[in-house]
Amino acid sequence: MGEKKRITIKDIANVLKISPAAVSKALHDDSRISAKTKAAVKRVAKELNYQPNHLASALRKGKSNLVGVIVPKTNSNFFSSVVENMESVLNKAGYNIIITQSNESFEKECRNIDTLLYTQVDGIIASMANETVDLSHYEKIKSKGIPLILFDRGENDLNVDYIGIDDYQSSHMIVEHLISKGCKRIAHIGGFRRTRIYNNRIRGYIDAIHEHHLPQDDVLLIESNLDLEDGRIKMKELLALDHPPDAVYVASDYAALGALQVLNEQHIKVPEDICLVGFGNEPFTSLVSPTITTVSQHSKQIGKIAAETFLKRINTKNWKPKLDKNILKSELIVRDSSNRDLSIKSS
Amino acid sequence: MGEKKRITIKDIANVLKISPAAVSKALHDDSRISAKTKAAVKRVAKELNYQPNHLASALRKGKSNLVGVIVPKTNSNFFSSVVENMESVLNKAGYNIIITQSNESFEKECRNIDTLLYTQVDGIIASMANETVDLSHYEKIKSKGIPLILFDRGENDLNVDYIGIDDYQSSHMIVEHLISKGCKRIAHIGGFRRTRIYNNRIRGYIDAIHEHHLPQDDVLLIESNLDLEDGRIKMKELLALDHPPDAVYVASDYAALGALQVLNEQHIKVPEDICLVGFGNEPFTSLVSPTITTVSQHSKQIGKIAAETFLKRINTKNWKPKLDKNILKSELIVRDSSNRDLSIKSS
DNA sequence: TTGTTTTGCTTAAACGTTTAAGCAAACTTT
DNA sequence: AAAGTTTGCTTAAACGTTTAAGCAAAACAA
Repeated sequence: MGEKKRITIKDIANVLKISPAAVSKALHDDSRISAKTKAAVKRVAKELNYQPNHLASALRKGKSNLVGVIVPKTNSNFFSSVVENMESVLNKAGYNIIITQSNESFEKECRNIDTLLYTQVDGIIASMANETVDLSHYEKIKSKGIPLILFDRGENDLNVDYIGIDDYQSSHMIVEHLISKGCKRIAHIGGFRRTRIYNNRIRGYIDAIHEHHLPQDDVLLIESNLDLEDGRIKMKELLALDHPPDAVYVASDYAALGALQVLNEQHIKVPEDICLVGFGNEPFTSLVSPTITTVSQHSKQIGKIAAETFLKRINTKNWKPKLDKNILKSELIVRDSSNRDLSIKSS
Repeated sequence: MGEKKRITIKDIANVLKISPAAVSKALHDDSRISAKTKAAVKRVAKELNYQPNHLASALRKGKSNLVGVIVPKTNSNFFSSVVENMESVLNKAGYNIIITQSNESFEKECRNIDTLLYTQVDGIIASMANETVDLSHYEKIKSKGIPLILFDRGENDLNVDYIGIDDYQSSHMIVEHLISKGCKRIAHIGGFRRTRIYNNRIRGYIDAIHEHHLPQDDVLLIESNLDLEDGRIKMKELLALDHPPDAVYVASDYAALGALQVLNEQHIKVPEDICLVGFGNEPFTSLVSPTITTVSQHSKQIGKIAAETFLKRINTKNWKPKLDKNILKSELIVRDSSNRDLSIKSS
């Protein structure tokens, strides 16, 4: 039971009375090895239950075939779906992934990057924590010369490949949807402006309001950390206004759910009295009552494209400075919370 | 911009005109290196921005300081919380984790194990896919001589450390809770008996029913795959009975939510007409209306203990065959769906 | 003084692969 | 038959680290 001896290519070589180099080449189907020897090597390898030592080959070849992934939270449908699709593309190309989570903490994100670099990953695919403003640790990755690809939460200052949805356009689309449903006073519970994606959503909201000649009222535009509890708080603020809105567009499904709870508790009819739209297409949006209109971020696409971009970078030796900025179109998923029948509009 | 030369201990050695071995020892605070040399080495290491090559040291030392983790789905609150706590314990001990997901597929689980072994992980912490019945690939881990720790979804046949909650006792507790609320005809939408944890929940249900001298009616015990849709289907079956139940205990929150949707749609009052209890304490159970009574599985504890068990195994050279079977007590979280006021019981 | 211990380093081998270079034998061409 | 090419392997070095063993010099003991 004690020491299980590792089987190495040397052991295979000894059995067949050939050199370890020949074994290595046979296992890699080198053209300079005879078919007979290849067959013999593979047979013995199987017999001895040989498992290649990844560390040794990675060390020798100077690449680990590992890709580091950093997400704010695995526990979100969006990110877990992104990762799943990333993984399937990368696995097919012979890469494995190491997933780390930053928990939206800048500190943790820095440590994750150090960990990944230390583990000698061949590249990093990341979505930035909300807290992150200092980009020096990301520069560290670039200075190492390994590919860095950002998705969803990116930064334009950092000159790297990026995959995400068009937040500006999504926001614009949501506002137009609400206008089409007869809403005239549309509020936005948004994220903090310093985060690029939330800033874009705010801009999309404002521009759409202007384009359709609706009055822009500053009290209708609120910044929030977008968690469920804050959604509740901000919704209550909106309801306490002298002139409350007839539609609320919330930049995250979680906060939208909080808002919906408040509306339900106060017996305000959704969508008849107030229309509600969330963002992200979290599964629960189709489970609550009424179901919440939201925006799908194409997590599968994002994961797939991020992985493919990494592979492209790795496989093109001449590091072209031209960057991939992949902006996907999002999809509006209309559900009950905004699906107002125009003929029986109340008040 | 082209080739960034890697800094190695040799470079540091050259600068200081000492041997690489001395540098290595200095960096590890070996007692046989003078304080002066140590300081100089560390200074130069910082100046050159030296990053140790993990692959090389792992190869030489025969350990990678990586722990493989296999979960059915990262996208569940339970598993992501387990992993988060596991990670924090392991990071402190100098280990990093590689997360893989089986998506409940036996196939994928096998490939995950191969991947992890190939990556030379020092141990594997896993929760088995529902599909898994053949355990030979887990035996492969054991035969490699590296620690294997199972959590939540384990198997008694496999002689390994295990951390989970006491499903039997949890089930028992739920039934007693429902009885205390005046329920007399308690149904159970359970998982498949071949999965150990679901079998235990079924046993706990049956035994509690018997102990309290309630009639055990076979039509009230249903096996299900426990997803939301099947929860709906099974709930409808129960409602179609000649003599429907006055309480339903569902072995998963997702299926419980499906059941709740059906009850709401059919305007059956919960908890007044039927009490409902789920399992797992998924976040949405506190978000829907009415909120769902459920059981918390102590994901934090499980993650922490699993990690600590791994460290114990790694650090005790003399592989003691005595196994850790850590069975935690679960916690009943009583919410509206079962919180019936006994004085105004209907019918 | 001489012998012993401690200190502070060096040398060299090892971890398991990969791969450039080399070389004999077999085959092909002229 | 001589020269060249191809085939099929071997040798040896390398990847960057760790570590056992060795050895001078310094410090200490008698």
